[in-house]
Amino acid sequence: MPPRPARKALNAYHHGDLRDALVQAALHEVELGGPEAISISALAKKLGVSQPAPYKHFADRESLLTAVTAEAFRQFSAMMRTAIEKPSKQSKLSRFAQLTLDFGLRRNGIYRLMFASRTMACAPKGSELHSAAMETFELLVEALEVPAVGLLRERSALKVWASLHGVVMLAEQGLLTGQVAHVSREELVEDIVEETKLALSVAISAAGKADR
Amino acid sequence: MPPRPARKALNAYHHGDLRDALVQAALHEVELGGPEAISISALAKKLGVSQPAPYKHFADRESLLTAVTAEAFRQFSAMMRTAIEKPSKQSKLSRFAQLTLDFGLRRNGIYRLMFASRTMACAPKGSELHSAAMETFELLVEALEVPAVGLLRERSALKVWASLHGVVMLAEQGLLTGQVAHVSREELVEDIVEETKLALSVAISAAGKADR
DNA sequence: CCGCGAAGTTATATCGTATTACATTCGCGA
DNA sequence: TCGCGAATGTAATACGATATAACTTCGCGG
Repeated sequence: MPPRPARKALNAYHHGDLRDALVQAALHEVELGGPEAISISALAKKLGVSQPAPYKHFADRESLLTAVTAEAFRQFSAMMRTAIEKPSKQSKLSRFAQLTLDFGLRRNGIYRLMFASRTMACAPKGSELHSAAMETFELLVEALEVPAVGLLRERSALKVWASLHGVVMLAEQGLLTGQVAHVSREELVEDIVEETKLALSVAISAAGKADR
Repeated sequence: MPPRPARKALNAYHHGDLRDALVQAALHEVELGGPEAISISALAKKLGVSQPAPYKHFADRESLLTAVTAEAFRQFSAMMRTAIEKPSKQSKLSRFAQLTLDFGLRRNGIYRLMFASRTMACAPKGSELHSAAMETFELLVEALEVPAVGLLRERSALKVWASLHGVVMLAEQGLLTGQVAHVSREELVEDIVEETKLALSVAISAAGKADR
């Protein structure tokens, strides 16, 4: 479902695809300075249109942020899917985890927009945004590579996600660099991954025993 | 070390303790609307002083946010210390965890200011703010109630902290309420606590064996 | 070919931050 | 106790960002 046909520039007067250009430019800004770095007027100037032009495409600043967040989730999901499906020596979960950490630190403005902004917090349950986030969660569940055991799988996925998210956030906040610098982020993440796998296998074997 | 003598109102012209009043009022605003809800001019109006008055006490908005964050850490630490030291049936770690979850959800604006804002991310390593955060971390380490085993203890503390933080953030973002609503936040947290205790005891006994 | 709607424009209102210059009051030392 | 400087407040103002209103340009379907 291509949301927009991506028209070309029509002429000097009409930009042609301002909406998409705004989202892309905003994404770039967010990457550097976080969600609060987005300024409608600055974007308009950068794209060579008048200051109120963006309001033809987005009702307000918040609305633009929502669109940018959705795009960010699409990019994130695409990256993760590629990483998961590519054969590798590492487990899917491990790749997912390390890639999340990497994304969270390198593109931390965008990460914050996705997982720590009011934009997301205010997204209603059925919204495009919420669904996009849930799709990402599904990728993680998939990366767990365990047969369908319902609640157990979901619970494990939630715990890994929470842990990962926590590590990323704390690292971004500079709270992992204190006296604990000798524990590297990557080690910590790998640790979480292994612990999760262990806990899962134990739980699964226990469930199997209960079946008999 | 009382940072300020908390003077009383002197007269109609001088407020008397505007700095502190600003911090308190700001804290209240943040609690409702998050860090971005703070407006210098709104606070000034609410406190009945002229709009530029706050700038006598804080160089800029960011500076006020920093002070507010520091105050938030003080309150948080005080609450945690009380909770930890009070005797109870539950373990210290469990109380710490559940209280963190509760704080993170009830006063989520403040929580975000403390653990997910650029204010914190930009705090230099030796700053008052960074130290305050580290003190909070020390409380968690204390709550673990394990003898000094150095790296292991720190690593465990980091993992619990990250997990807890992750759960709070994801819950705030509405990402724990989807198809996984049957797993309550409290259960999840208790699960994390138990898992941590288990992992710790295993690791400690292993370390003890290695000593022999 | 005409007119409607989408997408831009200029002009303007409003608000929040921040600075500058000025006024008032506190408190301290002569 | 007088008076002076520092602290703390005010008024006036510049600036930048959001947002709206009213007007213009252009593609497209009848």
